[in-house]
Amino acid sequence: MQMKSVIPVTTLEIKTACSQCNLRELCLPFGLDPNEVDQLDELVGSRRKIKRQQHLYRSGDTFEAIYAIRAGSFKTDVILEDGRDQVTGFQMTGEVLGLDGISTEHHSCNAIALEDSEVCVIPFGRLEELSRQVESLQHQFHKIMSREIVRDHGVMMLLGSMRAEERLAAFLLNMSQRFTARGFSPSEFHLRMTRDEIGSYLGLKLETVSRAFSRFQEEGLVAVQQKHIRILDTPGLKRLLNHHAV
Amino acid sequence: MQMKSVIPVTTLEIKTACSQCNLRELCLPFGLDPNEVDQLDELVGSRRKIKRQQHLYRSGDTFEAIYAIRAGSFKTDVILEDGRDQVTGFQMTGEVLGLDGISTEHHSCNAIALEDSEVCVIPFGRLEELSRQVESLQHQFHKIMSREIVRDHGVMMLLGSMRAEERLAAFLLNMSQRFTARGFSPSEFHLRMTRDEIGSYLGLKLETVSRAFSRFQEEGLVAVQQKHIRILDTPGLKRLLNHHAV
DNA sequence: CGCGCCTTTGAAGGAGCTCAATTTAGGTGG
DNA sequence: CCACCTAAATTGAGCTCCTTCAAAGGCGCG
Repeated sequence: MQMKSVIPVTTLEIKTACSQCNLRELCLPFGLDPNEVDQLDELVGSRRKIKRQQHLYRSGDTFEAIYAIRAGSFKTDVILEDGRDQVTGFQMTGEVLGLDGISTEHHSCNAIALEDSEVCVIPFGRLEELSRQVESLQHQFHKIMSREIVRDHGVMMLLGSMRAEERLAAFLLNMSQRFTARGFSPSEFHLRMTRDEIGSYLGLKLETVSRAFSRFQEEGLVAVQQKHIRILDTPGLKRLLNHHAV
Repeated sequence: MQMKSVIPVTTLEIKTACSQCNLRELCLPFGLDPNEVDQLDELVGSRRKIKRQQHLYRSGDTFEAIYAIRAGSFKTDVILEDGRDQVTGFQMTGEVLGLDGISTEHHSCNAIALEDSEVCVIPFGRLEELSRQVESLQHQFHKIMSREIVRDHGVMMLLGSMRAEERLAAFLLNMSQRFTARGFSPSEFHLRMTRDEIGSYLGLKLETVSRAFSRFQEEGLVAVQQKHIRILDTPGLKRLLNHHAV
């Protein structure tokens, strides 16, 4: 970051403040008035860059902070003693990582960058302190935790009662929606994760994921070129999900 | 409840207060000092009895309160438009229901009593208010939400990377542990849910669950008589989980 | 340009599902 | 209190979807 030396520190700090962050509608500052956002700014102690494939935290690490993704993306996974692992989620900009650590004061999963990324470090003690003073922050934080629970239920539904192609369709529609919320194209995007990681997340083997992609392509639902995805028939994908009448 | 008419009302109310509740170590009051528990008591507006098979809340209901289970047990499930449903959890005494509703102000799943049950109604607005004043309550509430997230990750692991018998073994060990925490026998208990509900939770068909139970019985791991379970070989069940070397 | 990693595709096998019949338990009313 | 009735559980047989094993092709990076 050579810029750092030529740009005045103040400018740089304003650029990275919550109040100036274009992710604030997706992140912790949502619903706060400008004055409150300034308070939150002070709380966000530091930022941390994580290179691709590196851990933001590991299962077992003592929990000290939660993290808001400023740039890049992550996966979280749980690893069993026998080596099996399960990807529990993919996180994009504006989303919050580390909530799993609150319950035991230790993280219970690994968070790994899928690309070079940057997070805002939010010391948890201070977040609790500030949410005792700022009602809207407290409420937004609770909403974020609750959203995580609802999301997890969706994944359980997916893993527990959908077939392979339905799972992948749901995954693609979910990615599309999240890219859209970030101002990107709903129909064309670049997946940061491998087929193996998608498979782990969806409870499928990588070959099954690959075959499902090929099938979607044959049927004209999507155009797939490795990690580059173009959705050609969104209604078609949605139909795949609900058409499984009992 | 014939006692109700002969015991003075005051006594009865003390009996149902958080401070007198033998579930407080498992529930929201955990970690609070006596004075703080009294404040929580005032917050717990009312109690509600739910008969077997009845809904505590439904998906879509506006969210107003969370619920602590005083007696009985529940399941939560998500239902897709095409009729498929997924049980997302079973809840026992001292556990909290309704956290899914915070994110959108509407519940996103159904909570159904598995037996005649009773819950403490905790109006959420007032809980947020009180947790702004009582640090330990705030922290305990955050831990409870986080625990739910961690639990869900465990279920995702189960659904995504375990085979049928491993899932059932994990389920039985989990039930055993939760019964133990409530002062019941670790090895002998009565399941409140049907094979179909267990199957939905574990991402299996009821026949598969039944067959796995029979298999465990043949192998001397458990004694099964319908819903009554006696665990004969806990280490054996645990071995089933981790012995799946890659 | 070559090497490693990721992806694709094929063929065979198996775990769990579907369909179906039987048994058992629990609740209800005579 | 017993007979009936319905819901839940068990068990069997065949089938399906996904996995496993294997090989080849493609992309990106040093």
